[in-house]
Amino acid sequence: MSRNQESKMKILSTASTLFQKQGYHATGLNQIIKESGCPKGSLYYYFPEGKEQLATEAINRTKDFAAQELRNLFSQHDDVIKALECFFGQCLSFNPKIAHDGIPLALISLETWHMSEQLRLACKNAYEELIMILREKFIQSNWPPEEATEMAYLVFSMIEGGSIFVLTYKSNESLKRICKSIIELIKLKQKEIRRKLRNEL
Amino acid sequence: MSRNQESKMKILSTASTLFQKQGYHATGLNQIIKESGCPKGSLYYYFPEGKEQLATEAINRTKDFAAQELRNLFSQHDDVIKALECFFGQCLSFNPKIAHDGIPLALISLETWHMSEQLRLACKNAYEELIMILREKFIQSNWPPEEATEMAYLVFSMIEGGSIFVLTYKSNESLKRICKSIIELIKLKQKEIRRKLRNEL
DNA sequence: GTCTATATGTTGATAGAC
DNA sequence: GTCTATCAACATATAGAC
Repeated sequence: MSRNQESKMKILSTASTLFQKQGYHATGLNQIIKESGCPKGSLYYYFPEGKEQLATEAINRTKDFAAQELRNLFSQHDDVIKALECFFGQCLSFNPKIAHDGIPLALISLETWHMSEQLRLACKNAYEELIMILREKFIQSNWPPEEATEMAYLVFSMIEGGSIFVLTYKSNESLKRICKSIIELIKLKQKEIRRKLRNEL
Repeated sequence: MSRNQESKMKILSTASTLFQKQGYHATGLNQIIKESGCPKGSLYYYFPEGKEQLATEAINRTKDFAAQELRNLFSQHDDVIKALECFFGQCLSFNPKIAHDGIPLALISLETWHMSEQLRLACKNAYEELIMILREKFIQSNWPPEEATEMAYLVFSMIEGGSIFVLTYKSNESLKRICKSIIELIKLKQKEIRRKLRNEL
């Protein structure tokens, strides 16, 4: 790989981190190039459409990274409940002071949905992919497609909402409670589903 | 009420709306005074500490407004499930294009938690008050305090997360699904709680 | 491809006349 | 209390030498 592509990757990874933590508007291009150590000229060379293009590619990068991690994590457990417990453990192991990987997209999505169709669609696309991964896991555990879809959306909305509390409270406590409740509720729901399945047989 | 206080209120209400929709960094003081119709001199007369003070008071205003509405809504139903169904109906009746009252705080909280302790605490305080209102409603419906706390956090995190989807997707569909699932899960949990209570008697 | 210098606009904030 | 003029600092973006 040429030296140029290395510069592009450096800019992109720095931008991803900063956009996730500080948001779109609070992150200046000057800060990005300064922290990446790359020359400013390179930024507009690799991202000629400027900030919006850079943010779009940063979102896609974040999505790819998260999707890969999620798939990898889920491949280690057959049962969806075990997989989610593992996933939640991962979420909770992050220190709120340094990591905010729980909400890689919430902030930039809330900031930009009304002003940039390009960024909104990038976020939407990212959410859809991540949710589908979880949905597939429910289906693998014999959940009916309809219930799998519903629960996947539910779990993701709780993670997003719970992550907001983590940062606002600067504490993991509420997310811990939330994850515990989710697992409990999923188990309740799974019992109901299996009972229904037995009755249908 | 003097004319001055009227100017202050006008600035504050305009600021609240803009901060909620566009966020903290995307909303300039110039835009606020322009849309409020008030003179710029008034802004620094009433909010001498500038943007941060204005945002803090805007958050508190939003919190008071939301808390009052929630209390009013909940007072109309004795049962917490009926109350929540009514609340969700209210949430879903908002058009995503014009209203974003579902997430009055998520955006500004995610934007500012790491850079302003004053704003973070204002958001935290707001969340706590709203969650306690819901918790009280669960307790009124004979939920044990521990379970009431857990479920209140859970419901709010789902609403926050679900609202992110509403805006990102520009559609109510996912929030509808989420609300439906929440109600269903609460009913399941309530059955379990009542069974436990009967066993203890 | 890299880097500097700069153009152009907007931000939050202030000073001072009225 | 109101309003104007203005500040310095920041933003995104560009032009052109090397």
